[in-house]
Amino acid sequence: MAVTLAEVAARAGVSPATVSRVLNGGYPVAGGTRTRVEQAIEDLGYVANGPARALAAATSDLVGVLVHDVADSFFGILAGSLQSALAPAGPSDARRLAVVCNTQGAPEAELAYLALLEGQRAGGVVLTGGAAEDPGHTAALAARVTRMAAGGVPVILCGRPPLPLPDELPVATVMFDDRGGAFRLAEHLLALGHRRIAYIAGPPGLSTTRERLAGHRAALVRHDPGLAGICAPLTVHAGFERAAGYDATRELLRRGEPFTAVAAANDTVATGAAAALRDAGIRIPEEVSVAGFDDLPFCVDTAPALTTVRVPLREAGALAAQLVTGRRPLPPGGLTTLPTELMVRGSTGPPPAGGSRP
Amino acid sequence: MAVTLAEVAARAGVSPATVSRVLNGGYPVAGGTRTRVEQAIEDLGYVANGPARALAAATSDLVGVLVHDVADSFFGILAGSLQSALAPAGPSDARRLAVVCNTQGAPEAELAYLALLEGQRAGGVVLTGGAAEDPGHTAALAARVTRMAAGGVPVILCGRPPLPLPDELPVATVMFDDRGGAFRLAEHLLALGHRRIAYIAGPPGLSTTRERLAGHRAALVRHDPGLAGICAPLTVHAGFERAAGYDATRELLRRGEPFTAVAAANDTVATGAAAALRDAGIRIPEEVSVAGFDDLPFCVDTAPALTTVRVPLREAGALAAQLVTGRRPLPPGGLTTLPTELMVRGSTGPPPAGGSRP
DNA sequence: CGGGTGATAGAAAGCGCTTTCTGAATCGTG
DNA sequence: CACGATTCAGAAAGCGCTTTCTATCACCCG
Repeated sequence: MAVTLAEVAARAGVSPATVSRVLNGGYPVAGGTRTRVEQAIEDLGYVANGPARALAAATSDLVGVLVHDVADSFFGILAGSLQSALAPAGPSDARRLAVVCNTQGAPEAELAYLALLEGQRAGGVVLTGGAAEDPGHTAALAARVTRMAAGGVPVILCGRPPLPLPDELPVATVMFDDRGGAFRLAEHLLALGHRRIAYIAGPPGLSTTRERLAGHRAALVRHDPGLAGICAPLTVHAGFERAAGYDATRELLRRGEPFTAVAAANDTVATGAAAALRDAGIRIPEEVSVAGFDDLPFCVDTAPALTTVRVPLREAGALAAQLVTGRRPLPPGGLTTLPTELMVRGSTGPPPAGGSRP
Repeated sequence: MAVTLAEVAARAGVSPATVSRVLNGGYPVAGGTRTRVEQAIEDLGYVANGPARALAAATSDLVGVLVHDVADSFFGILAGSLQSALAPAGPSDARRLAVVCNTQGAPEAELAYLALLEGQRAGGVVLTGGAAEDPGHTAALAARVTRMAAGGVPVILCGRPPLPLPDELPVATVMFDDRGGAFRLAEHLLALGHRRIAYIAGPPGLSTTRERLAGHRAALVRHDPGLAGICAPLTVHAGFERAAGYDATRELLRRGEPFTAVAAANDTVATGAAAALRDAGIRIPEEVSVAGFDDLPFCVDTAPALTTVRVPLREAGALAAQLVTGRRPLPPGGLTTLPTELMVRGSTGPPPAGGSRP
């Protein structure tokens, strides 16, 4: 059917071993021989049989990418830049393939896909998205990651905290400074004069949720130790979807506790919050300021444009790709924290002079 | 290292062949034996070695998904629902893995990734996104697809026209009624009273561009045969990014040809157009109406909410997954056209009474 | 000028599965 | 009750690579 390595070898007048060696390098092959083999490969249009190679080498060209859901822009951008960075010189010289798996953040799904990827002898794995902070899951995940990494498979944790693992393993973590971003965002709101700041946090038990909330609270406390207490009843947990932000905001409104600003766990939730406020006849930012997190592309086009915290997703994806392919050495200590940046736009402004409306 | 099939066989007291048969079915295995094997698999936590299986069976569990760019919501949603639908009963029983490849719509990239996927013995391929309508590329693509399909690999074309291929091949096409959608959108604008309608088309030579433009024009012509001529100077081609829409609109404005509405090739371009209009001090929709295409999630949150045409991306992804896995038989004729739906929102309204502003 | 010493290339043994091809029971039936 | 038909399980031959291990040259130095 397809051209095999043996055919290439025959045409070049060498042994299969030699062809394998020019293909994989790491072994001396004389210039003339190499040229002849390359010519034969070219002539025959040889493309390696991935499974055969993976079986023999016990490692494949597959790179597993676990995301909550690629349909979500956050993960789409991350996965997209990662995939593109896997073939830095363009698709024509691509070799590693990205296997993307939607886990919805569910621990069992992560474990299941990791098992599958291990079965596929994936040459690397990138785990993205906030992690469930459940000891049982963390242990199970750590065990699985240890196994894979011990087998020489690089594992990159991206946007989630490091796992408790032995140091020598090829595991690296790329984090976002979520805490710092949330801190600066809250500072921004405080500087504008807001004191009753509602916060729509992500699902409880998720690392991202905790980090962002922690940064937010830290800023409140720093400004005024009593503020966190005042704002506590204005803090709710919700999912990461727009509808969750909408519902959470309605709930907040229903409670009757006044607030002049609402910060959300991410941009999507923030748009839901903004919609709920609008539907309640509340003007943004004149009556209530709204802020998101992530700086997804749509933020500049909402009405008004959303103040948010930029998370360097493209950079993270590209970095993860370099780390997982070994094109960039794993940093000592294994942890890289990427900076986040406050993006002030139209959805935040000073609180109304006459007091809060809701 | 990992548990092998032979170990499972030993534990169950059967031959490897038998284990393979209970794993793959299609061959009678007595109830008792099957139970014993399943128990052994469970006990040992056996996970099949993908490459070995793929090598022996000459087909892998990989499904190639070619997209222009997963970072783009259009493709992210398509790929996301496709990936999720690959494991209908949840990730724990997933078997097929989605390999997503960003091609940027480039013909060479599509060919390169297809070669790679063929080398990986992919068990199916889904080609999404508008296709370059270049005869050379179409022929090369058709050749490659024929080869793969002839080898029993289902190929699904999604959102692009069918390829000229023999009928018996396992190839199916899932199209969107782009033309109909564009037609109805233009009708909507015409019904509102617009006559000078600008159109920011996609890149020339792309099937999607042609279809949408054709539908748009057909509506103009149907309404008034002279209208297409009037609007011709108001039609420009641009890329699919927001910036392209912004620039194209500025260019349109600079030309001085008045218009009261602008329809864009997609939502992203439309937001760029809207931004350019806003920056020029033009009110939407009071002075100029704006419409997009695709109905990406952010459409409801722009200012004003974007009138657009809904493209059933999730449905298409799920359908493609079913077709490519053989869970749903390929339709006779191979072509399925999914309906599109006009979504009227705030960005379109009647043209200004006093004539057009630009 | 002979035996180390590198530098290259080939032979061959798998990697862990699938899948014929056989073989041995078990069954139904005249 | 004997014989072919049927059902189930095992033996073994690969699938197309990688990778030791081995073999062959050329050299080079004493």
